[in-house]
Amino acid sequence: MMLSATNVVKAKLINRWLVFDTIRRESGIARAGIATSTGLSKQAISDLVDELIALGLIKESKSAERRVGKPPTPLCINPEGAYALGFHVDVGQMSAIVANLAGDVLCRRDQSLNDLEPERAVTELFAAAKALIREVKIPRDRFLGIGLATPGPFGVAGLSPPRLPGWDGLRLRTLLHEASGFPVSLSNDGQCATIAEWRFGDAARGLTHFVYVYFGIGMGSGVMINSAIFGGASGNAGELGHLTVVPGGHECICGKRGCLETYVSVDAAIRHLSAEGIEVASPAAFAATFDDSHPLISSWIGAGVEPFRNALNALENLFDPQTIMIGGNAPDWLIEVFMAKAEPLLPSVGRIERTLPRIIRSDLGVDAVVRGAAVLPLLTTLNPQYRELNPHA
Amino acid sequence: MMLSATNVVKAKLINRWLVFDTIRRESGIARAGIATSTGLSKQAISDLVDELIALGLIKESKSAERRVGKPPTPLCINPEGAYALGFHVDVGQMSAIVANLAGDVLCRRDQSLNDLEPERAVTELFAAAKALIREVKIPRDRFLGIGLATPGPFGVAGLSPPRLPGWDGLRLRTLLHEASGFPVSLSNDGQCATIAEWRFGDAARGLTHFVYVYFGIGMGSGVMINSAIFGGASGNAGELGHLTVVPGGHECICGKRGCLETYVSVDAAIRHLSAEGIEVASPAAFAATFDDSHPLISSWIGAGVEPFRNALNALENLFDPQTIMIGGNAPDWLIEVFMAKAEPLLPSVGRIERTLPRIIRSDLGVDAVVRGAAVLPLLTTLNPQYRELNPHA
DNA sequence: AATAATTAATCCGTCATACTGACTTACTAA
DNA sequence: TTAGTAAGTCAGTATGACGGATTAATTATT
Repeated sequence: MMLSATNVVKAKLINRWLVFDTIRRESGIARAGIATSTGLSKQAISDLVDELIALGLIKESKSAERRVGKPPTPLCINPEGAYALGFHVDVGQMSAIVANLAGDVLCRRDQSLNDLEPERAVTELFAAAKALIREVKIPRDRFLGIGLATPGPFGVAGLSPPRLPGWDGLRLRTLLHEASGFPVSLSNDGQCATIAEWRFGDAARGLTHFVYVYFGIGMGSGVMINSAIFGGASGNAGELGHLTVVPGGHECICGKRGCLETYVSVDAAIRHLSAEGIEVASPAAFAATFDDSHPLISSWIGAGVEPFRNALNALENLFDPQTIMIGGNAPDWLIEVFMAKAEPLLPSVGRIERTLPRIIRSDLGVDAVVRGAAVLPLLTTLNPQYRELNPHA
Repeated sequence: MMLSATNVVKAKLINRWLVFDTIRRESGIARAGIATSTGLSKQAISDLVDELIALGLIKESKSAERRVGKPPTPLCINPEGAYALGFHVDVGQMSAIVANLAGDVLCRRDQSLNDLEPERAVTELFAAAKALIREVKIPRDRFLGIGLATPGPFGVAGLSPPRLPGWDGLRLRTLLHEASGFPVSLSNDGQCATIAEWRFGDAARGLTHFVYVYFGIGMGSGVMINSAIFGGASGNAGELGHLTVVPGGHECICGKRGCLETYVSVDAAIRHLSAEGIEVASPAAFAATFDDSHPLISSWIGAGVEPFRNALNALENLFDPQTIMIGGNAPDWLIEVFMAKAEPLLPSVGRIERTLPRIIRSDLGVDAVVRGAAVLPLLTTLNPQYRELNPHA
C-alpha cells in the first residue's frame, strides 16, 4: 500500500478496525487475547474495546470458561449494531438483501430488472431499498448505507460490461446516492464474492493472498492481496474471462479471439448448444435441464478443460496465491466437473510446501456476491485501509 | 496491505520514510513543500527533516529562488549518507556494485561465476564484497548492507530456478550473511529491476501500479502495486515466462508446453538458431552477431509476436496497471522489435482514458537489476512498509 | 529609506493516544 | 482460609502531531 502520512488519530482508527476485525474473526476472544494477538498493550485494547462497545458494534458476553484466575470477558460482534443493504445487479436481474453487522441475511428480494439503463434502473433499486429498510425496521442511525455490486468494468469511458451495453456502475452509484441520500459503495461482482468468501466462508477465512475465480454467466475473478481486495489502477483487475487461452479461437464480444470466457462459462455452454440447434432460454433453464451426462455438454466440457487448466496456471504464476478458490453462480455440477477435470494441475512456481490444496471449492453459494456487497458499507465506514485503497468506492 | 497495530512511534517511522522519499523524488523541495504534499503540519515536517539531517541522510542546500517572502531551504538526499552493495547473480555470472544513497554507482565488478552451488559461490561473493568496500572506503557506520538479486523462484523446496538447478536464493542469502556479518536483503531479478526503474527511471518514477516485463535470457516480470513491490504469497509472483501462450507448443523446462519463455526470450532465440544448425556460444555472442535482418531471427520473431501480444494482454486484464514497462538484458534491437510488432495491442479492460501509453520502454539498461538490488538494504532499513511486506527479505 | 507584504521556518503549549507498572477483581487449588 | 493466577483497570508518563503566534528573510511599494 502506498504509505501516507499518519498521526495518532489515524493510527487509532487502524487499531480500532484491527480490534473489531479480530473480534469478528475470533468470536469470544477477550481483551487479553486481543492484546496478545495484535501486539498492543492490554490498556490500549481495553480503551478501544470500550469505545467499540459504546458504539454498539461489539458486546460482552458471560464467560463460560472455568480456569484459574479471573475469567476472561468474551467479546463478540453485536449483530444489531449496524445494518447495510447489499445489491447485486446483473443482466436482467437484481438481488438485494439486508444484512446485519454479523453478515446474517435478514431479508432479501430478487426481481427481474428489464431496464438496463442506469437512469431508469435506479428508481427500481431505490424502491427496493425503501421496502427492505421498512421491512426490517432498521434504526436510521444504525444504517451504514448501500453496497452495490455490478459486473465490471467500470470507470472506462466507452467500454461497458460486455453483456450490459450502455451500463456504467459508477453512474448508477451516483444516481442511487442522489436518489436515496444514503452512502453507496461500489465494487464489481467478482470482488464482492471474494470479500464474502473471505469473511463468511470457512475455507478462505483468514487467508491473506488468494484468487477467487467467479464462474458464472461469464468468468471473472477477485484478487485478495495482503488481506485487501486488489482492484488495480482503475478497479478492474482480475478480468480472467478475457485471458486468451486459444490463440485464434472463438470470437469474443471483447473484440479478441480465444478468450477463456468463450470456452468456459455458462454463456459459452448456452452458445455451444445453440450452435448445435438447441436453444436454451436462460442460465436458470440451462442449470435445470442439462448436466454433464448430456453428450453435447460433455464434449463442450472436454474442449474447455485445457483452457481452464491454463488459466488457473496463469493465476498461480502471476499472483502466487496461497490457493485459488473456485465459485460462482454457474451450476454446482458444472463447477465441480471443471475442478475435477482440471487435475492434475500444471506445474507452476509458488511455494511447494502447501498447507492448502492448490484449488478449493468456494463455501458460499450464489449469495456470495450480494453478501459481499453488503459488507462494503462497513468497510467504507470502519476500515481506513479500504477507504484509502478504494477512493472511488 | 494487512493492517497491523500501530502506535505513535511506528507512525513516526512511516512519516519519516515518507519525508525522505518525498525529498528523493522531488529533490530541492523545501520543508513547506513537503508539508503541503504530505498533508502533515509544517512543524511535524520540520522535526522529521531535522532528524533526517542529523542522521546524515539528507542535507540542506542554498536557495536559488528569487521570490517574495523568505526563501525556502531546498533539501536533497545526501549521497554520502549511506552506502549499500548490490549483487546480481545469474547463470554463470555475477555483477556487483557499490551504490550511494542517491543510487549512483560508485564502483562495479563483473565476473563469471562458475560455481553454481550457493555453498561455494558465497566465498566469491564475499571476496567481491570486501574488495568493493575497501575500494570505495565506505565508513562502516554508513554501510547499510548487501542487496542480493537472483533468479526466482525461491523458498520453493525441490524447485529451483529452471536455469540454475540446485540453486536457492534463500540459502545463499543466509550463507552470505553468515560469512560477511552484514545484513543481506534478497529479491528476485525481475523485482529488483522494477524497483530500479521506479526509483531511477524517468518513465516509471511516481507510478503507483505498473508491471515491468523483464525480457532477458528468460522472461520475468515485476509487479508494483500501490508503490510497493508485490511478491505474492511466497515472493514468486510475476512469473510471466511460464504463461501458456501456445497450447501444446514447445516443451519448456518447467514441465509444461507452450510457455511464453520458449517463444520470446534470448534463450528461445538461441535454441531456435541451434535447431537450424547455428550454434551460438552465449547470450552476448547472440546480441553481437545477430539482428532482425537475419532471416532465421526474423521468422522466429514472427512466431513470437502473437504470444507476446497475448501475454501483455493477460497482464493488462489481470493486473489493470497504469502501464506496462518493457526492459531487460536482451539486446535493445530485440526488445524494440517486439514492442513495435506488438502493436496494435489487443483490447483489454482497464481505463481507456490514459495519460500513459499502454506499453513503454524501460529507461535503465542492463544495470537495472543490480541497481535495484542495491536499493533493498535501504528499504529494509528505512521503509517500515517494506519490512512488513517482505519479512523474508 | 522606510514600510508593507509575503513566504518559510521555528517556538511553545496543547492534545490524543499508546505504554508501563501497580493495583484490583474474580476465580481455582491446596 | 490462604496462595496463586489471569483479566482487567487506574494513574502517570512518553511520544509525536497539531495549531497559533512569532521570527526570519526576502521582494514590492511608497
